[in-house]
Amino acid sequence: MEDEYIKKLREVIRQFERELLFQNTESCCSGVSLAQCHTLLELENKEKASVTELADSLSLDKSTVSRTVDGLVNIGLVNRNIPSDNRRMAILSLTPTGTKTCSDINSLSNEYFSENLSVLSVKEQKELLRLLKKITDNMIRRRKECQCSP
Amino acid sequence: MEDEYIKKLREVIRQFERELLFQNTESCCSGVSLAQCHTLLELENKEKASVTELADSLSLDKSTVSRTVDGLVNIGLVNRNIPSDNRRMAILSLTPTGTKTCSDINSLSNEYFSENLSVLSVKEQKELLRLLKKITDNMIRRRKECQCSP
DNA sequence: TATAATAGTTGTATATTGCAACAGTTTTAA
DNA sequence: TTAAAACTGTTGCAATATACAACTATTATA
Repeated sequence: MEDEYIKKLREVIRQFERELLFQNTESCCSGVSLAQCHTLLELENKEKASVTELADSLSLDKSTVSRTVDGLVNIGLVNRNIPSDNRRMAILSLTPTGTKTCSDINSLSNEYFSENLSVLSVKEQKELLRLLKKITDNMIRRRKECQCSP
Repeated sequence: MEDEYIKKLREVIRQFERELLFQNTESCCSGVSLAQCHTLLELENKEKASVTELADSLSLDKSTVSRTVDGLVNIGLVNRNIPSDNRRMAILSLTPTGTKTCSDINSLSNEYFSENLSVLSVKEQKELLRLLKKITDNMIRRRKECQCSP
């Protein structure tokens, strides 16, 4: 593969990242910060999760997630439930308000992407998803493989 | 466009973002932080730029860039030059060490992408670049359009 | 039962960022 | 020609995000 191609791709990716950051920051103005937004959406996907699980799928330190969740519990978007059969863990889930906030965020985001993807044909859109998924999966797989050290 | 498709795409994009963040953080360990890394690469592209120009292309506040540049000047990677015909601006450029650091970062990043893109055929790689560029350009264009307010 | 492992929290430190106020410098307008 | 406006970069301040290490409490294991 030629270096010129990779250089271009990297540049586009950097721009893409910055644009996403913009979008994230703006559509997360439904009262939650970006970190909180990501946590909420992850929790929406999983329905229930522990702090450690969330930290894992968000690739963040559990202390970071612990504090983010703290904030979300305080503003009433997340429930923290201690199961009686394992009292050291916390089972997190969305409150009704949390679910509502998620759906607000999703609406805004869907609209944003829907508008921006309209420059692509449906076929191209599908292809973009397929290709992006293929290399992202590979990135995740390779990163996890390299973590041989405990 | 179906919401289901967009939802999947958004999820893949969030994962993609996180993986990129990992890669960035790791390959930027050539002594510079992520923000410094992005600034260096942008400066490498432009060869010369003012703080305001950099802030513009990085979509950051000029105060942020000012401080980042400060750090880069301190560790000897960037030159800050005040032209005599316009003494209020600063012309920034890479020092030889800065150029070297950029090429180190580029080598690491190129290697990373080269390895991860190898799951795609050359044709697919080109298609990915094309599609990503198309929608990123659209995202940038639309964002700038919306900034009607001064 | 004593020790290991696990789950989450807290202390501390650092980085990143934006907004607002500011200080020079240059351009424009009266 | 001078006063006002615009531009360029810096600094003060505050908020957010993050990791590592130390810690507490709980559960599992040897």
